[in-house]
Amino acid sequence: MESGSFPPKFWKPGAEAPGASLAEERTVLVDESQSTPYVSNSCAALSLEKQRQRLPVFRHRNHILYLAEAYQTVVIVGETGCGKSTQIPQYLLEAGWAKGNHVIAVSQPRRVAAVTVASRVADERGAILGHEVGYCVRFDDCSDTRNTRIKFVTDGMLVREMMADPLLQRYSVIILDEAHERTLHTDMAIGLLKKIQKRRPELRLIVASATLDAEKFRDFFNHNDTKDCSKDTCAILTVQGRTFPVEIFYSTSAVPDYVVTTVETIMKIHEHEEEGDILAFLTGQDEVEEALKDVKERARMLANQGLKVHMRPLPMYAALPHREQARIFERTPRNCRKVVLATNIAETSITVQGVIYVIDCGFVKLRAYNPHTDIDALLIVPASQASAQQRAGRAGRLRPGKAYRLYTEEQFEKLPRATVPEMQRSNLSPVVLQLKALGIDNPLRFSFIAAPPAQAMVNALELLFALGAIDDDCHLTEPLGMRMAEFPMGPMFAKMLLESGNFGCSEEIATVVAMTQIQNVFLSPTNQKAKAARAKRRFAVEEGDHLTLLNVYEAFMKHKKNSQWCHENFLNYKGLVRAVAVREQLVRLLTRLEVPACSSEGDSDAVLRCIVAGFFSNAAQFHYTGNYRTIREGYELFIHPSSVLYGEKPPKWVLYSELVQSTHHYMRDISAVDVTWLLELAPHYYQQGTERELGAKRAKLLAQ
DNA sequence: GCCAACATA
Repeated sequence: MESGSFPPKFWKPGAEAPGASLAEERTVLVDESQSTPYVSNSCAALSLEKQRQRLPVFRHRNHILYLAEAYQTVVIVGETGCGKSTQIPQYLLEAGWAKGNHVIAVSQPRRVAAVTVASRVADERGAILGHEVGYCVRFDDCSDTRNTRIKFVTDGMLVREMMADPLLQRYSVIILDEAHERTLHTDMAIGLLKKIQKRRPELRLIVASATLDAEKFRDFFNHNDTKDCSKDTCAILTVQGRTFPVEIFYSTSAVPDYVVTTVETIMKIHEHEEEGDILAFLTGQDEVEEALKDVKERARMLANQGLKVHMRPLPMYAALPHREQARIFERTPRNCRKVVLATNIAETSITVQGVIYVIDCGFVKLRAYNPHTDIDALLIVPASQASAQQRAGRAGRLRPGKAYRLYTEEQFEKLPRATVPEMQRSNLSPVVLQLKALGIDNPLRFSFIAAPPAQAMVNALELLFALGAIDDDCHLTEPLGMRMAEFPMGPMFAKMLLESGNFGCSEEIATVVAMTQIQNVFLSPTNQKAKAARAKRRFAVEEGDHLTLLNVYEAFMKHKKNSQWCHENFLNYKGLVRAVAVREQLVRLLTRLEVPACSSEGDSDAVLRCIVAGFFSNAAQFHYTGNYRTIREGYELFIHPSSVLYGEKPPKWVLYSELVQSTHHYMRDISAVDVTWLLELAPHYYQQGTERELGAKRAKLLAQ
């Protein structure tokens, strides 16, 4: 079928042909970090050296090396597929940047990317992973202090490393890959690296970013205060990608219900377009399941009518059991079209092979922190232009593709150019604690590339003060505050862990904390919801979710970490394995910080009291209206339906470790507590704080 | 009756 003839009425192609001024938007590549080492058979026949030379970035090799000599910072706009992530570190190595025991670091937002790119580079160099080329991510250090010259790390790990080596002396070059994603850790690293550059002018920084942010990064890292460009310390270089064009189709009118239209568009493509898999972006699990059900139904009808080409609709989202996630990677028979209905997980984290058609609903579900209420919300908001471009690019991997946007071109023009950086929509208490530990005494004056709301900073300082991590003068306390910063989790969890020795239950608390770090412990497959709920109830205890999680962990260990047992009990096996690793790490840390290893031997009050010691500020009281109220502000809170306390006799007082606003303010991970514990364990928080005193405290924090 | 996606010696 000819391009542009689909479907005659509903869609119109964009005004300009691909390759014109909008080429940048129309021609997008897949994320190279996700690509398999050997792209096609014809490539496999080539020597590794030839393959390397064929990459678009190769033409810029000398220029890149020149810029790295001449400028402290180089911003590389590397379109996906140009080979930047794998090649630039090697160019630098070959040019001698790793001499004298120096290391070239490449930092990625995601673990998988760090590991896969590292192994690709090791392959290219004929090296064993972990020797000359290695990686270091949480729970998995595959590097060698003496021999590793190129080290791939996650952004979080890079920030962590600064705690031990504040000037990152081991490194001669740091490459921040995918910097345009603007994760919390990337933004922290950006600000911290700017500070390091002042002390270490010889350190080189390479920021790999999308077009949109290049100038922002350049201006941020340019230490030249004069108008004389020859004194610039930062330069931009653009490297074209290698890709197939993706033709964009916009809706001709506003779409009232994008789930319905997604289904219709899938069916139209399936009936009228040539073979090729479809990837549709929706915002959440519910939408994916709803659309999936409709697509399946309509596919059955078509099959009954005798349509020869079959369809295999598949869901994809993070909470999906691993076995079902894996189905999107299975090959389909020749006359069968794969249709993947996915959340944003398919935008960066997972690449579905063989996608030719992309459907973009134009929305995304984001976490947004409200600094005025101090509450996180999960909101469905319009996606950004950058996000739309990334989604469309998912169609251009195999051959020229098509992207159907379920919004008009006018609507597209009005979308924000980029997603708001995570730093500006997060609770900052972990960030502030970590910055303090890294010697940033006044986080309000930290050189953020995008400053967060001042109120968010104030809230963070207030919480840290209430937990005893900072003192009246906003200085990190010794040893408590410093120790809290060592934990790879939020300050409330850290406080709870550090107190656990005093409550005689460090064993249990380590388990509870590890378990709360796992998402989707309990699985609930769409067709076995009731069965899954019954399985969950077998672990539930009246004390609430924290002790229920403790039960699950102990049962998992009792059954020798058996995956079949998890499957039978609707438990997330991979998550539990991760909980074991998290717990081991926490126990090591507790030992180092001399918190005694001890068990409360089944005394649940000890564990609950210890939870109060960390989470006292997250308390809520049952209200006669049938839900809960926060103590200070009186917000109306609800028990999340995933809690074991949901639908049970409501305890008078509860503590929660997470509060998320969606259709209501929902508390998740809840425990029943005794109100006297609150007064006893957090008197400074519950007995002294009149509104006036608190206001004064706030003002003092703001003045810092 | 609800569950974007990542990440931390």
